[in-house]
Amino acid sequence: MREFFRPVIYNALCSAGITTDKSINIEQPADKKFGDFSTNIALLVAKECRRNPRELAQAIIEHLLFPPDTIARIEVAGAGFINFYLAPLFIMQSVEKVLLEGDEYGKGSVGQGKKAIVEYVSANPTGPLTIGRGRGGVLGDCIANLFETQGYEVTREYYFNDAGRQMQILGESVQLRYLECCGKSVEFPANHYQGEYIREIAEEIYHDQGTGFAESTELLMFKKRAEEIIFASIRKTLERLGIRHDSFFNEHTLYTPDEKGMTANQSVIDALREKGFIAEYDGAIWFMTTKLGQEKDKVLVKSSGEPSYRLPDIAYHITKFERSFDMIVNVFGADHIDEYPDVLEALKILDYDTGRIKVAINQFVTTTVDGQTLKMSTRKGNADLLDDLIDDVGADATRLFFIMRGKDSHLNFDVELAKKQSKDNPVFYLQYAHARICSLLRMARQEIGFEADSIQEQSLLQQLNSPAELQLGFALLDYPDMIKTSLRLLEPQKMVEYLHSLAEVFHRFYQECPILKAEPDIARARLFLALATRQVLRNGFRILGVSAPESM
RNA sequence: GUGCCCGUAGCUCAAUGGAUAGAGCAUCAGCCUUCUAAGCUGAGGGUUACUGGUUCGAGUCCAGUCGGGCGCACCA
Repeated sequence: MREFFRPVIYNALCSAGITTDKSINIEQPADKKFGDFSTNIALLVAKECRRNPRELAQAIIEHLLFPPDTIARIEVAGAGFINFYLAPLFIMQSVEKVLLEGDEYGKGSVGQGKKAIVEYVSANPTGPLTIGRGRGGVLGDCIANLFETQGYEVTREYYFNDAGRQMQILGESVQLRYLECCGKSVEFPANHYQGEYIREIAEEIYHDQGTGFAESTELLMFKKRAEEIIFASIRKTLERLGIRHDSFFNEHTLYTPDEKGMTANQSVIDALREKGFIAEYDGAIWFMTTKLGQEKDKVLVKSSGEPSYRLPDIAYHITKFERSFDMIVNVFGADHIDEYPDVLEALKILDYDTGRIKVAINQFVTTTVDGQTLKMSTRKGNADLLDDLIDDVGADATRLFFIMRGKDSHLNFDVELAKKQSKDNPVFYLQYAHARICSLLRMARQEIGFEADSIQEQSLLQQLNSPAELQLGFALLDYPDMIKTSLRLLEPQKMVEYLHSLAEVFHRFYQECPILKAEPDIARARLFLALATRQVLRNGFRILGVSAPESM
């Protein structure tokens, strides 16, 4: 809708002889008495034109040329705002468009022919997914969905590492528990994985193998087995939330030589060396971030000869460029906040276009049960598990709660609230609106023989003009802009808020406007309005990955 | 100590630099012989942590102060 205004205003500026490099800003006033849309362009250019803003606004208005029957009223208000009021007919014609486009309504084409990669979850297979990971998972999934709505070809990627020290400790942890199963007494170090799941894996191995490995120092079998079991459990948990990845990228491939005997990691070092950003001292290889104003250099290759995580991370991102993605999105938790600036710096030095990279960082989650807050903890056995949460509140509530706050805010997950089957629970509020419409449509078919697909009758919508009807129509027309905003900010929360307000406006319409009892043409028109509302709810739910129940 | 995030109604949170800072919950008062009351209407509730600055205009941007969270390894 905003794109509807911009060219018209731009042309008016030209006609009025105003030249500016300021971008034309279209906003929705918080208060409807200031119009459906407004622009502050007169205020912005007043200074450089040395003219009074209101007078300038008046001059612009005189040159505005909108298509007929679209704008009902234009006025200058306040300090120099130009306010636009949409024509009721235009709003209702937009509702027809919703019905016409159906599942496609709200989609855009800026991403047509472009490739995007969204990397999210990326947990190493050292344990079951925690609640904190869940937030990033849902966030990433929704962001990927948003990109798809704009025509991007999206790859959902999971980056993981099954080598490294943590996996070593995992293997040892399982081995020790296994020895316990074999009846040996062992000392279990505090820095090993304490979780109950380790014991379960050990028991499984004991069940299959008996005491066959009791005397062996062989660690690989324990590691492999643990990895398999844990990865399967992670994928199962994600599946429960409707999260699936197209691609699993194993960090290990970056250590594997190509046909010329070169590893991706080594190429990064060579390239950085050529740019003069590599130093060698203390037996290690360093990325000279001190040249970039940082306090310390960063280790790329440890004195043991193993790369630190930073090096493969850079190499990994280079593969994203080499795989020719136009848009590169990384989703991760606040605990990795210090990680990506170095990667970006390195990529910049190597002349990659880091403008394509977007990073979405989500803050942590605390869960509250009965008003008590349980803090998420890391490697201890008491980490709260995503699976338990899903068991407790269901997949829909889990998904929606994770994204109903801004990603920069700490999330307070009220488990009691998420379980409630009442209006306090935002999940039910949204889904109820959908179910209510479904029920209404069922009733309409029965009582007055309403058929949803009788397209020739949809123009009946144009006779609707009460405030509640227009408010609902306007909300529907606003949907495509909401998707764009949500995507631009990488913030699915905007969609949640929008859908909540749409549900609210619908409930008001439902309350104020009798439908089945209205005279036949009005009844049909209102049913089409309800039908369009259901369509937008569905489209929005699909982006958020929340189900749309037919009845509740 | 330092980097990043946050501080808005009693609680949980909104507000692309715009007009009188908004929702939900909770509290109080109304609306079901009528399409799902899992709903709707209304009321009360605020020095946007604090102090300065930038400008036509600041909750929003900048500087500083105070509070909370997360990082700050030759772990990932």
